[in-house]
Amino acid sequence: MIKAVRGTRDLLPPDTALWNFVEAAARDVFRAYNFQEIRTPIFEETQLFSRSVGEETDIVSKEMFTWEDRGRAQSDKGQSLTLRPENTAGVVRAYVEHKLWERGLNKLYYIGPQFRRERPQKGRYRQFYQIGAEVIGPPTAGSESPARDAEIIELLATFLDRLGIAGWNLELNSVGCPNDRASFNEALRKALRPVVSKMCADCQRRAVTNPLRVFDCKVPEDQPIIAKLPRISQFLDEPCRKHFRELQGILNSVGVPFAINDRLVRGLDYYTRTAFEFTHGALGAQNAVLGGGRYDGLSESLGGPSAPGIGFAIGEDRLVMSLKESAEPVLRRPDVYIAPLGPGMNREAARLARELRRHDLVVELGDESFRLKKSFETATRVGAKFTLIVGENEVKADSFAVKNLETGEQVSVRRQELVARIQSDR
RNA sequence: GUGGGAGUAGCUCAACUGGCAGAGCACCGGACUGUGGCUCCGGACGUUGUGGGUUCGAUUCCCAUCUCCCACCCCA
Repeated sequence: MIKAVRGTRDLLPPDTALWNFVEAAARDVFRAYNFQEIRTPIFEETQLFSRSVGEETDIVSKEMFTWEDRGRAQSDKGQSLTLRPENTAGVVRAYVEHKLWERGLNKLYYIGPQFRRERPQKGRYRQFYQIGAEVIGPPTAGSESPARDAEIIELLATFLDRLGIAGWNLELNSVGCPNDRASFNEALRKALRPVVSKMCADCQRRAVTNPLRVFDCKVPEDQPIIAKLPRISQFLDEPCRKHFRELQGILNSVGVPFAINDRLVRGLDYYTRTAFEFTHGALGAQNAVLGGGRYDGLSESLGGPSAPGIGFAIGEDRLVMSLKESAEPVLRRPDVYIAPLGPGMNREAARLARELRRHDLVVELGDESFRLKKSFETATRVGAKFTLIVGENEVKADSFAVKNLETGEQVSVRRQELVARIQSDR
């Protein structure tokens, strides 16, 4: 048997109703904040990701689905293509390519699948779905302002509250400018040198490859050492400090609760200044339901103009998972089950079904070969509110038996009154 | 990529130390030829994840492999 490949899955009813509910809520919220939708290709040139996300990151170094496309001519070397592992790079590429600043498009959102070749786990799939948004634009448009950061974060709080997701936590940090990060990295390496030999194997490796990640260590014995290490907050220059202070001021003003976590570091190279993460308890080890941050230099590194930006990505799979704890998906049940009874009745039933559906009623249609008992059983099973019997008697009298399956009450309704009658009792 | 657990009917799960693969729910039919839910009776249900091996005989033991779950790594 052919099965869905490792790390991918089918989303089936009734779950798809929940997914649609989440996406509809997201679109509603985006509209209120005047974001517009963008859809970028599902694969891009590999270079886009290695240059923006970062050559040394786990995503680029070992988690991308990459292949070489065939060249046009036999002799051509094909180009290297990659299924997108995240969507910010694609959006910024489109921003630069189409000069979107000239059209005043600076608030964009997307909903769609992303791909990473990781070991699957609960809440982690190789094809996963993200809902994300980006605010990006020339500095003169205010895109650098902490007001944009605050607006994005407040939007997210609104969205989660609206979905009825209780118990989320917001963690906030600033990772500074590239300069700050460089001097911090230097200081961190220096501080680690004398103590690193006493730390766990993972940390020894991190100290070499990516010192920032030492802060993620969960080994208890290492914690006293980590506590004494320098913090990024000590290395922020004055503009970055001010930016971070102002962001906190606005969040306090609008009443979005947060906690400063000066160990929060984002994995991707392009992040600057604001970094944040919303977590939810019910998700096990993969507790981050969404993350985001600022990327002031990304446009330039992709050959575009200066265009500071901030964005986020919601892990839709994880969001739906935590939503499932509280809400069961609700499918719309059929209003009417039409039971054609006897030879030739399919024709009449089809006409009636068409008529009812035109009036926005949900109709399930049986078959003239079914015995009436079977029709009623089916009507009950699919959850129809009414059964409409279409038999020879009804057609002759032009008046149809309509039975309310919840009350058991049955009446005879003339053809002209069917729609009105069913709509009013629905 | 590393370590651990699990795969048996559509679903949830049984099957002693290696001895005829089962139950509940769901599904189909009948009791009831134009009336559902409740009840009763009957039916179909299977490559025991896959491929090898040991054995008279393997769901059970061994090897390989695939998938899921848990943790690590990392992230949404």
